[in-house]
Amino acid sequence: MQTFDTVEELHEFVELLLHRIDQRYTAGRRAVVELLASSERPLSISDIEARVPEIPRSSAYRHLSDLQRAGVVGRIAASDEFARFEMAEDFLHHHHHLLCSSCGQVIDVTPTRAFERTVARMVDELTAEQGFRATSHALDVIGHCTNCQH
Amino acid sequence: MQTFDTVEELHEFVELLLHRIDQRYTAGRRAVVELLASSERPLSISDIEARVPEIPRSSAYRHLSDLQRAGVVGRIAASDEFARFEMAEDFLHHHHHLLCSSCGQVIDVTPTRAFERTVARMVDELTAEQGFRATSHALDVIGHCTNCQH
DNA sequence: GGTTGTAATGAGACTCATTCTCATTCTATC
DNA sequence: GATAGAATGAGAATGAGTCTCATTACAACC
Repeated sequence: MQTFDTVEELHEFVELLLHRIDQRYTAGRRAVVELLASSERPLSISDIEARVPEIPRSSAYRHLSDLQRAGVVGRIAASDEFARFEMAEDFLHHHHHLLCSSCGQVIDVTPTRAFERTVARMVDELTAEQGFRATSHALDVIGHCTNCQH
Repeated sequence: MQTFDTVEELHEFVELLLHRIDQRYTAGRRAVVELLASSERPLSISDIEARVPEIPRSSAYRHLSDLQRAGVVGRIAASDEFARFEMAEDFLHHHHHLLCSSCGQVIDVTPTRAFERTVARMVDELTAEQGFRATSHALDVIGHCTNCQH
């Protein structure tokens, strides 16, 4: 995992990752990265549009998919119909998601070290006999967030 | 979890669940249930269309969503853009998914009892401090299936 | 075994998140 | 600052999934 003391260090690393796939780090992409990096939770396209209205929808989608190709951003399928975007795990603590099935909100939760050791062991156990080669895992908890427990 | 000695017992239980939400168990719905119940893995709409071509797309979607409302069928978001459908957990052993990021295939894996006890404990741990009320969880392992490890 | 009210179905139109196109604008490099 | 290639914006196109509505099946009653 990467940690950054300043926003500039973050941008430098993003730029490196983009350069690796022959992409420039332009103002629009910067704006998207800055928004995602400063957000507590994964954002949908309309979240992004609301907070950075000067970026058109089609560009936002393209930026997100370029950043995803570069390994800067990750896309997650929530329980509603909208995709959410967040910084890739290299930029964040490894974490899991709580999906609210009432409002669609996605909440990040960071597991303890011990927790993750257990998950890793369990993933091995699950994949071993299938000859499946795991690259990552996602533990999603579905339920109702505080606001949605009437 | 329910277990069924005969297909008829399965159909009876499905019928009960549909009746609870004032729905009939018609031939089209039966065909969808029979297909899903006999499938090793979650199916996409095009899988379903390929195997039961006499059911039109719009009806298949409606059957699936009615069956989902009744608690007979579950919908899962795979790593590609297509939703997959499988029998709800009441009809299957509780299980998790291996998602192949090359071909999109979804493989079911059944965890051991001990495994699930651990997951349950971990889910509690994750949700406790958020005031989140968990109703279910999904542990997805992303990677490459045997066929896709060039 | 006909009638009648209601639910389910099929065909196709529609929606809307996402992707594509292409003309224009930016940017790196000389 | 000229040039070539890359990035962008606006809007068109795509396509999974949903909705509509006319038709068909079904259950309950006579």
